[in-house]
Amino acid sequence: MYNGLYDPFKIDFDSLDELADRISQVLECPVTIEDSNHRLLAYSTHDERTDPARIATIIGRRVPEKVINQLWKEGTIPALLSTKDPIRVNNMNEIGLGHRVAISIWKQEEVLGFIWALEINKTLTEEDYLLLKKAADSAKNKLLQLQTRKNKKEERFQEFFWKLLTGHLHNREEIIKHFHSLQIPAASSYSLLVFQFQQNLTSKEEQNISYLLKTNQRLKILLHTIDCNQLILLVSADNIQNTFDELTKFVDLFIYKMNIRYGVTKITPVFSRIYHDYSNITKAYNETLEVLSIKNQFPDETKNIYTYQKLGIYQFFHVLLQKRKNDSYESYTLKMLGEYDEKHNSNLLETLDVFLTKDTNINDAAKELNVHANTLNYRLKRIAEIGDVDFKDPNQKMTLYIDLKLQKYQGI
Amino acid sequence: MYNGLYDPFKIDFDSLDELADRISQVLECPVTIEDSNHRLLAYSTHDERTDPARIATIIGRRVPEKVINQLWKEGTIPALLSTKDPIRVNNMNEIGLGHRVAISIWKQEEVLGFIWALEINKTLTEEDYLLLKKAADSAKNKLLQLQTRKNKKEERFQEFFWKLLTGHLHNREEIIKHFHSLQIPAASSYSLLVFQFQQNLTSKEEQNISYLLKTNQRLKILLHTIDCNQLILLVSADNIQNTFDELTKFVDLFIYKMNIRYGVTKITPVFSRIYHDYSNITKAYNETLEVLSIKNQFPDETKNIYTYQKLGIYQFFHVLLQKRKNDSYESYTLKMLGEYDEKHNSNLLETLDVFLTKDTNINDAAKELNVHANTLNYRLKRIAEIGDVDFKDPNQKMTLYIDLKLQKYQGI
DNA sequence: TAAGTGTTTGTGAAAATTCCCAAAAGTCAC
DNA sequence: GTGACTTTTGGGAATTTTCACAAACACTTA
Repeated sequence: MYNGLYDPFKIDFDSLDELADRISQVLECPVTIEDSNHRLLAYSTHDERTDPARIATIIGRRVPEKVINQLWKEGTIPALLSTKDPIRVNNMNEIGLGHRVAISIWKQEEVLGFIWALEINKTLTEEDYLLLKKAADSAKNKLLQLQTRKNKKEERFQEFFWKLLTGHLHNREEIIKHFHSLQIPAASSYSLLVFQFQQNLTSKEEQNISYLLKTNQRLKILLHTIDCNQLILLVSADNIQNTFDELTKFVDLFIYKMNIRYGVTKITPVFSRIYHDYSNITKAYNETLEVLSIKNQFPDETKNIYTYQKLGIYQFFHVLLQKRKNDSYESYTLKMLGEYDEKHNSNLLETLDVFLTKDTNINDAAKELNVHANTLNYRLKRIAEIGDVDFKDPNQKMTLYIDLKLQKYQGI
Repeated sequence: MYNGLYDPFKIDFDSLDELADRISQVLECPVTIEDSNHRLLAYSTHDERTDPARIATIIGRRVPEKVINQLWKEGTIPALLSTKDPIRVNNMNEIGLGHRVAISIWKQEEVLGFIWALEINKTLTEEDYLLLKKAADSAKNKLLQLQTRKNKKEERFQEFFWKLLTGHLHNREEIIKHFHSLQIPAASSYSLLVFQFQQNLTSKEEQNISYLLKTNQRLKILLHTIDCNQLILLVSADNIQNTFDELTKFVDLFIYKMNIRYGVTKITPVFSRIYHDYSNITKAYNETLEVLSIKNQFPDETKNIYTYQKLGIYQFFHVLLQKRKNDSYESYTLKMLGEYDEKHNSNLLETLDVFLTKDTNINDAAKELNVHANTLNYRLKRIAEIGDVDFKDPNQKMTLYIDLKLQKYQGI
């Protein structure tokens, strides 16, 4: 039998597949090796016994997203990321996962990948655990080689993406050629996504993000890069029926996972409309940046808005402010209400704002303001008197709404 | 006794007052002479008997407006303007008018003024009527002299006003000096009014307008002029509490009278805000022209709006259209609804327009559309489905409203 | 301190709106 | 024409909104 000193993996393997077979042979069970993003790197073939999760992984060349999600929720992956010891996972029939043991492959403080051993006929012993640790150590070098190769490719991706974003590549065919040479399937329609974070992203966060993006199977992410506190994605929109909904779901999920898994909050997402021509990518980028800029100015009002189309009235914010300043216009109503508030320590302006924002629904607005509906009614009557407002006139209401929002962010 | 051949007024009078006294002497009753705008020109003094209307006329140096209005309604003035014969007016106690006889003074086909003879103790005979006609003839020359003097003054007014409007006079003190030299009381605050007519104004219409303005006693009109189909007024805003309301009443009344008295309809009125500095008069003029321009583009929507302040959202029309074109933006909702309308011969777009214009009031909108309220409800449900609209979201509603109006006048 | 004004909240009745259902009419493809 | 579908209309119940009134409280001014 093997002991702590003897290492059956201390040979030079030509490929990871060879190592996988060797581990499988030693431990007498099927083995798969994944990279840190749960992409399949190698799997043993000596043994035909397996389970549905493993089949799906091999077929798709990656671990299915629902399996990853489950392993996160249930604590396996967090455990693998925090210890160098093997972790046991029990049956999870709902996702087709049989008993297995996993171990992470480390390079200093970084996880490079995972080895999975399925316990089909046999339950691994403490001794097997030791062997697994040695196997992981042995896999390390092969993974490092892969990673440096990947990093070089990554650099070329980055350069290409930034050339696209900044409009340094005009010619359509040239762009397509670039896609091909980087072996990215050039989608015929795409959207640009930007996530704005609170602070500039650390390399640790970059890794986490990269992990989330790689393990995502909802959308095809063609390119991604990071710029200070912004994560920028180029996403394929091909073969998606309801692109808007899909993108919305994706960003919501991304934000949710960043929070749940890594505790990162306050991420502002935006995405462009669907473009078909890659020479428009700068336009798409500017579109997302404009939406971000407006969302930064009206965070509350545009909380649930991710696209330019949905900004509605806030699309006009800049030109409206410009016009108002040119005209040196002052809303009579807001002036009068402001003076009244000042004088009587009241808050008619806020009342009006909430009332209009709540679509002139008295109950909703009263709830928001924490007052009785009759109180709100009374205030509205006063507002109508003091500010000479007719709440039956949509033009007046719209103008007030706009002027209120303008005033709010005019720095007055 | 006098006969048809003898003319007691065939003497040279130094002044109209002398003529008035002479008529009074011959007819044995108090006499007043007015110009065509009912401004007092002369009155007899030999006789002290009189009635309240005459006293008021003499004190105010013009016939009170309510008397003029009554004489129009009751037919006296229209009669005087259509015949050269004397007209009898019976007692009208409610306006303090006793029995009297009036005759108009003619120069060819134009009325220059009126002579009024009060029947205090005596009723005028047919013979007296003949004498009155001779008196009117005699007054003609004196009135003509006055008129040419007035015309010259009028020309100086016109020139001054146009210099002001076009910004040829910058210096404030210089402007005030001009006002003084033309003997116009320079008000410390003013508004500029413009009435736009359907067609270019004929000289007959100009006369009518001039008459209406001169007989108006509601507002002090400092200057007025006509430019093609526009009547432009400079109005004093001094000593008026509620200027906006007063100006509104004035324009409504003016339009009403132009219709009732002269059958002129389709007059579009606008007026500027209150300015205090006469060097801003060009600004005021441009303001009115901009309002006119927008009113011409949105006649229905701005039917009851006369000022820039009240234009509300329509103030932004131009910049919004510009922005939409720059963005080459297309509203998803309007596009979908338009396609549906096209395909199914329906009118969801119109439905939506009316619904939003009627402040999302189902009953009002249904009435306007001549459909049952439930029909409208059904259509709104369809609109929400087809166009992906949430009628609880004020931002969406405002954006739709704006895009609808923009589309309407974009020539699409 | 008292009177007066402005504000908030509760109550309940009147008015309106929303909503559901069913019938009828119109439209379209086959 | 037939059948499936959409659209319009009406009735009436359920629900919500509106409105008037009263009591209580805060704040100001004489």
